[in-house]
Amino acid sequence: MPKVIFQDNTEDNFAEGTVFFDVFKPRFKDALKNAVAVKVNGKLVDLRGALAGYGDIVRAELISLDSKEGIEVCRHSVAHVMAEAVRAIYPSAKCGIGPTIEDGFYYDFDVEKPFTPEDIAKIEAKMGEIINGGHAFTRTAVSKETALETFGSAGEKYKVELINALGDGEITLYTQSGFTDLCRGPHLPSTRFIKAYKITGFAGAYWRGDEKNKMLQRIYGVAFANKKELEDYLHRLEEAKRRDHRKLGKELDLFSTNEAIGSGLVLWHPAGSTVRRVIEDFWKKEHAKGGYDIVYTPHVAMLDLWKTSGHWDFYRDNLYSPMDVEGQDYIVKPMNCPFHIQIYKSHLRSYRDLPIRYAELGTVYRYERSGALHGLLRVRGFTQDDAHIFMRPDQLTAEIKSVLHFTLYILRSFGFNEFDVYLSTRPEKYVGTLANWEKAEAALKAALESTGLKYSIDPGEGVFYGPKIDVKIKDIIGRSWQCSTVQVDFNLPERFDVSYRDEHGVEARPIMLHRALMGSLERFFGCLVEHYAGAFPFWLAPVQAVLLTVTDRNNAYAGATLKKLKAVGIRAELDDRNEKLGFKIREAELRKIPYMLVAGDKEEADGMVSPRAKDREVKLESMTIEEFIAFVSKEGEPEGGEIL
RNA sequence: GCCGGCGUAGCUCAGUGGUAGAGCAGCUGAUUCGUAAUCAGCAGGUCGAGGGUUCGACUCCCCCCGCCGGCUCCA
Repeated sequence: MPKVIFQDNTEDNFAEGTVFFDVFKPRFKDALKNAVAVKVNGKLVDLRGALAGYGDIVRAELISLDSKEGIEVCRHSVAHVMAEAVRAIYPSAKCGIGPTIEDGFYYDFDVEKPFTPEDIAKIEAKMGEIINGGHAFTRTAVSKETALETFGSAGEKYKVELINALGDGEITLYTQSGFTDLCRGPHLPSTRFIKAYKITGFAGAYWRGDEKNKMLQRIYGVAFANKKELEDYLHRLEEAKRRDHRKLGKELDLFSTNEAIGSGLVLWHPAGSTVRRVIEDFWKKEHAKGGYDIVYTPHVAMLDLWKTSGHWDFYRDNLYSPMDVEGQDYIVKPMNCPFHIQIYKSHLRSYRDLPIRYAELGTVYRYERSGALHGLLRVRGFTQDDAHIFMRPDQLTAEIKSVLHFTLYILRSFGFNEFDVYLSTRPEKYVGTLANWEKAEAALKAALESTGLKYSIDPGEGVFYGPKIDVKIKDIIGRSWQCSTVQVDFNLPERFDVSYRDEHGVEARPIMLHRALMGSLERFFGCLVEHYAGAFPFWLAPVQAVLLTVTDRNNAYAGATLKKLKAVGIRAELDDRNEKLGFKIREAELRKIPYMLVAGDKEEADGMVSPRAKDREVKLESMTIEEFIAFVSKEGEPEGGEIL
């Protein structure tokens, strides 16, 4: 008789055949009402599973629907219901896989015709019917042979492929209302635990994620423990839509793309350009302080340069075709590194010169497949805030550390405070020596440790030429965007035969570091727009303050005041149109201008302005323009914190 | 690139084979106004491009371009 230790540390003995539901019943009658699974010795199993097979001492914990694990069980079960619904409507559909993902699940189907929005509505309705039926999910264990036979005879070729990939031993199947699917489980006791779900989308998806395979039809859905959470989720989606940089970019007249120009090529309008200029000025100032030399390099170069660098071989699919210049092939640059290397090589370098840090806001062009393009976040022409650091091996650790701290300082200056950090280690195919890889990985790791940030390791995800750190920034609603990257490179110094003279006068090979802090200005700007929902902080705002006259009697006074603002470098405008004040305020609010300065008869008489902060986030009394300038002066610079 | 959807005025969107519509923005005029929309009038369109079907195409078909949601990719 196994002994069961419950989550509250009480314990009791039960016969082996007892199912968990009955094990919990005497002590956890109320909790059982909302329980969807059991965690047995750390593993999730069905509530209707038996106690047998878990040893003499069994730790058992009820998993409720509203727990993280509980809702995952639910999502998986909804996926099965979806598969049942699809099969009920399209009997010839073949099922692929139906896993849970963040907030929901998807299921892939091989159907004769791709789904239409009408099909999806039908499927969702059918799911409702099934769920209302209150069907139990029942588990059966069969031999691999039986499973292959069952799915094989039903023509479920994808399931057969999945079963063949499984190890030997028994295969588990789950059935609800007559529909059986291959599944590890566990599942809900019954469909009546499905309280809130919604189909959120559908699209083609390659079988097993390989574009050589057939494209199946994928349906996405979400499920939550209750209606409220589903509504919250849908509300979050709305919020994300409201912040979409493509929508805001148009509304705030920040940037555009244009059919006549081509996909993925960005036009920066004056307002967006102003923000970019502020970013660039800040970037240049900080880099000068940080020991970087800022350089400029050409947009095209001879093809041979890219053959030497290896880009032509490795990334040819993403490079634009060569152009003929007096019989020589040139290509538009996909990278800045070869140019920086040539600058380095323009002199003989001494060990005393190192590290040498070349930074450039370098515009590069890469061919991205049309389907990959996305607003400013994925484009074909973009400006990297690139830098290449040439150093001695003994400088590696300190240099990586300083780069990483610099990165965090810059990102924090723009209001990003939460990051997801990844260390990508040696992939299967790599260049350079094992010893160098280990050294570089250790150096990256040490730098990460020194920041105190949490990070995860992506084993084997490094680039072929070296390990890297990627920093993804998290925006205000928790979505993360890859921007910063710090990469060690063992490849290019070899390929270009980069060298320096060491203290013995002997030729030595420097180590090279690539790094981008914002990644691309386009992407970073897109992230900023979404992060601030278009309401840039004062130091970044395209227009920082707008003067609003009440009547045209005030025009001269407001005009003189505008001059004072401009004289101290505040980006200010004057709205002296013959419109009502409320109208002007509304317009300034929609343009998300940080400060409105009302100049009416009263202010004019007192030599003041009446400031109104956007969204009235702070209440402000009338003040002189000099007082206002002093008031905003502290907002003129970003808050960056310390560079360590 | 692949699967699906979409493309009508500067913007947001109506318009299912028979003379292209609204609101906002724009222009003109009136209004001189106090913290998120003053009123009136006017103008604005090769309905994404090209081809086809038809007496007739914004509408149906083909092809191309662009955008959106995914898949794949992202040095």
